[in-house]
Amino acid sequence: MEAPQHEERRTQVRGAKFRALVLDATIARIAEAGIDHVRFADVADKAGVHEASLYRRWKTVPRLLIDALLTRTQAEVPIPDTGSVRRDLKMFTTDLARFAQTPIGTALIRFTVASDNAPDIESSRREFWMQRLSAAEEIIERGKKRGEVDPGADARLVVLTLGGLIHLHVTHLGTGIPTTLPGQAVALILPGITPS
Amino acid sequence: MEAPQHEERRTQVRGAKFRALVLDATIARIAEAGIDHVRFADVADKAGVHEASLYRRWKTVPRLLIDALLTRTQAEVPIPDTGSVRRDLKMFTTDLARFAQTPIGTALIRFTVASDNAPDIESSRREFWMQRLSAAEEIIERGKKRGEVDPGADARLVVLTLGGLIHLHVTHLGTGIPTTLPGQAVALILPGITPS
DNA sequence: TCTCCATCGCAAAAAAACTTGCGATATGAG
DNA sequence: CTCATATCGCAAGTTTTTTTGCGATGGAGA
Repeated sequence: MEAPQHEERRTQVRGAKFRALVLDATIARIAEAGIDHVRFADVADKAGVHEASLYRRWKTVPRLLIDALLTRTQAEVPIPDTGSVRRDLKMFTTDLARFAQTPIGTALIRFTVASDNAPDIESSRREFWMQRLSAAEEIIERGKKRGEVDPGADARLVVLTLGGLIHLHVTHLGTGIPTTLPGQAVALILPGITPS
Repeated sequence: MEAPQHEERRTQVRGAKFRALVLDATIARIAEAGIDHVRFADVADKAGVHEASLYRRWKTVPRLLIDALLTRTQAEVPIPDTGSVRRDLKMFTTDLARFAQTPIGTALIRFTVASDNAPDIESSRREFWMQRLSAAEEIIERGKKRGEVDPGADARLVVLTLGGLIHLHVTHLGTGIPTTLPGQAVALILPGITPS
């Protein structure tokens, strides 16, 4: 029932190829078992690699997870630019919702929340999200230039509000995010940032 | 360096008293070491109780945590009723922010997000939050009756939005929540639910 | 008060997680 | 192409976590 899920390999693999192999196996393991059930032993088996090598290279499971998630999650949520703040925000929220509901997206959200004392992991997570949030703030900034948005509006607050909503839905409601939610959320917030 | 932190007890304790002792020790342990560093061994020592008893009664650490957090966290965030939706929402958000920043509040938020496959835990967590959120929706409903809020406004959406914002702040920004945030957040949302 | 029994402490043992020494081999530098 | 070296597989060992059998006891009910 737990047959090795890798093809037999005669030669030893190491370096970049080794890393890629392990990272892919990690992502696959996250997707199939959930981020809380990823163990070095499983990943090693799936990657056709030895467990001890994982201990040596990544030292701890959280380190492996953050490495895999961050390097395998580039630009999953694009920043739209349609010329309309409403459309942009709705698209952004919709894309975010879709990604948040994939196994990897859920894992990323859950993992980002899980506290961990290792400072390097903590900073990696923070940098990751700050980067994403700052990118999304661009939607608001463009709206300001077009006169669609009140210049005094807090771009970060808007992004955090929408992001937090999706976040809560995924983590607490568990059930799927209604397709109408992004539109409703944007409609709720938009009047608060339109020029008076 | 790790001296037993409990008073010596000659007699054996069990039943409700045993449970209370362990739950208190668990809360104390969460507060002092963070929810990720709570182990049966520590809690048992602090409670002056045997580790194996914890394994038998709660089986896993997450079960103990959810039990302790839920039974020791009653009505930490009151639902205000000042006659003004703006004031009510602001007070609610402020109280939520304050609680969210206590060690127990943070633990509760973080833990609620952490995935766990045990179905009973999952449902406990969901029920807990749904109960809190539903209570907060009352603020909006009262506003509708007073004509302050558009009857078509989605009370749950409002609550989820504010809650999600605080949630995100605690989990991602790590740093303290600015005292101005609750007011800003309410100001952002209010125009979206006022009668047109 | 007395008895019964579920619950607890204790200790031993099983399982899981993590570490380490050593020989082998990719891989990159010269 | 050849060599030096860091990285990997392997297996044995160590530590931490979880389980279990058994005797003891507190507490509920007769």
